[in-house]
Amino acid sequence: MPVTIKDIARQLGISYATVSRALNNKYGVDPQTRQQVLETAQSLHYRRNDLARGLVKQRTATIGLIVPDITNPFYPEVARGVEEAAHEAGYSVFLCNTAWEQERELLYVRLLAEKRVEGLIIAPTAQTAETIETLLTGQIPVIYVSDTQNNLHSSFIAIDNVRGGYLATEHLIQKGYYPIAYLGALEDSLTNEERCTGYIQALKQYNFSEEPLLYIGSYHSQTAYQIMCERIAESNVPRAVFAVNDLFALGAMQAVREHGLRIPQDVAIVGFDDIPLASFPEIQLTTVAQPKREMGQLAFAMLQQRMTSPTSPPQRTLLEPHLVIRKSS
Amino acid sequence: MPVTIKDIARQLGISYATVSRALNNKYGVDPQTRQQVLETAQSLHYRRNDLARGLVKQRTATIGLIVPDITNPFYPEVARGVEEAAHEAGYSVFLCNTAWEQERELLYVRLLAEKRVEGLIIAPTAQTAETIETLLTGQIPVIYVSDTQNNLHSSFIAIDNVRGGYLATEHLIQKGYYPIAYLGALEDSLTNEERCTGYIQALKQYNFSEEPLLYIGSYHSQTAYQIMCERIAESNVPRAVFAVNDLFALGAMQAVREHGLRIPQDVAIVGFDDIPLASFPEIQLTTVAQPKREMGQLAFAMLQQRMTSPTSPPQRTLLEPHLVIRKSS
DNA sequence: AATTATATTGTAAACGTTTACGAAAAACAA
DNA sequence: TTGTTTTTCGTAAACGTTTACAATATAATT
Repeated sequence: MPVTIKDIARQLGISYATVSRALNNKYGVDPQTRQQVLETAQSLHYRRNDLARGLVKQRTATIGLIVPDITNPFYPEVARGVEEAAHEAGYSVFLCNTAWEQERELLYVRLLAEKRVEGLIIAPTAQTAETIETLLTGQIPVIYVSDTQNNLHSSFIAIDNVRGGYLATEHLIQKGYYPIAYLGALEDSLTNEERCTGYIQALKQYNFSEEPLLYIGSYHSQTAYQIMCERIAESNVPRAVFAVNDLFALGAMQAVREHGLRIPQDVAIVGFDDIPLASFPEIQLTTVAQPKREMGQLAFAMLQQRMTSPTSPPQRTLLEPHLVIRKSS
Repeated sequence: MPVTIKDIARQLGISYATVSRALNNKYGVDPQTRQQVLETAQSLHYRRNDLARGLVKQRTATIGLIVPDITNPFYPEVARGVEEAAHEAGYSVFLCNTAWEQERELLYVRLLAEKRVEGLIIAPTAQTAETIETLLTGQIPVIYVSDTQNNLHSSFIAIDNVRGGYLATEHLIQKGYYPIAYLGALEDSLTNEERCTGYIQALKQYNFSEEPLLYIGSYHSQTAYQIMCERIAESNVPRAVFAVNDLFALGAMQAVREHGLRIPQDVAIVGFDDIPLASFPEIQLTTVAQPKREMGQLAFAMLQQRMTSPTSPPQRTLLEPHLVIRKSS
């Protein structure tokens, strides 16, 4: 029912090939007919059908971006980075949210592949690269962001999570806090694992022989809060906690403060990500910063590189983390 | 280059129509051939081309969602709502960020129309419905979310912003705070205008004859902070401020606290939206709550209704706002 | 005026599906 | 057996573009 290129052609009594040429202002069409085409296109409210166009051109100028949780301020930030760079380069982006469900992540990969996106940027929920790669069989280039995927043949851009975890923990150690707990999430998230590894490394490095204190829950917004509440209830509160991300840190903060304990006098807290709120006056969360927006931009740049020359070797960028010390520690 | 339905047909020595039927498990294909088709599809890593499919079926099972700022925690929340509902109904969603630029909003509308999305949900940056409607000429149903667009023939779901502004201001008045400033953004945002109207109405209602105190800046993340800093610098601080949204309120809070003033003893603050952080212990922001997730879900439900019966009259839902009183006032 | 070069247009195939319609084959009934 | 119904499959058109190639019209050259 919508108006097509043929309607314009019919109205003007010319062939639709000419209309197509005029619309894409190609070389070799009379300026006058072009003008006419443009005008009647306007008056008929013509809107090009990108499905048809994509089909013949074998291009969609579209990429997919898959994130685990758009509600975590970290991701919108990198999303904006990606989106800006993509837009700059004439691409539009499909943004998908997996809600930390692996199954959904794979579903979206399939879906986006079927929509013929030209590239994919994924902030994975878990170690799922293997599955994704076999799913795509190299048809569509992928960049993993904020996760190394431990995978030798995939491209990624991420921060050195192990080092970040190490820095955070070292800082707490040097401040003299003890014991230090690690507040994290499901083990199948590589990010979580790595940060935890950094934590353990630091403990080892500074000769703490005791077992590391691992508080592990699901990646739900309330988990950190609940876990800390439980610990407080059983008056089993660690002197400091290093949280896998700022949202967890804030959850812990909330629990601690609601129970009348003070930060950092009673409990010190450090997070990871440096979301905008971390610097807020009454929060002042010490945290490991990530250049979120830039990571997004870079991810797109890397993807573009792989889209234009798919045979080039995978690129792997590991950024150096940077500890921002504030009042919470 | 990617494998098509014909490759499967060729390999099995059958026609590609049969392959199509098998793949879409339609009635009337031998179970055995179907099995074979499925198997070779798998082994060849076949992936259906949704461009071609959409072209012939005249359906894409895709909608567009346009928001002004994915970085403002309000929007991810409604985005999740629509995404969930859409996913439930078998639709995928294109999420686009306009960065509060009207031009970009229109660009995305065009782009999405060209991609043949079946519906559009827009959280508009301004009073742009008129333009959008003429752009789309009724080809694609649109639901405006969180903004009434003042427009008699468009569908929307929003909160009663005037009433919300009124409630917030009334609350501050009844607490005895005076003077009360309104901290808002560009005037071409209807949301902003309406909340401001509510503010003024409340002042009138309670017989404040003075001019309303309007602090207006751009929709940038730092504006609220800067405006308040200036006021403080010139020691011209209002007793209370009602901010157009929680992000602005937080910016004001930050400025106030950084200058050693206390909330609410020196300056009372109320916001709008009730983003997750508003309830945080050391923030405790009084605010006008919006059912964000639900608004998203409802928006999709409304859209679906309009997609299935495009001739039905536009739907207009105005939700009742609800004041959440916390310690900031 | 005839010839050649150039600018403009039309024809038709292609992109990868779905699907109406008819043909063939298989199953059933007589 | 033959006829009839049912199941399975193939042919071809359609979706709305782009584009190589051929055809025509126009302009330039001699």
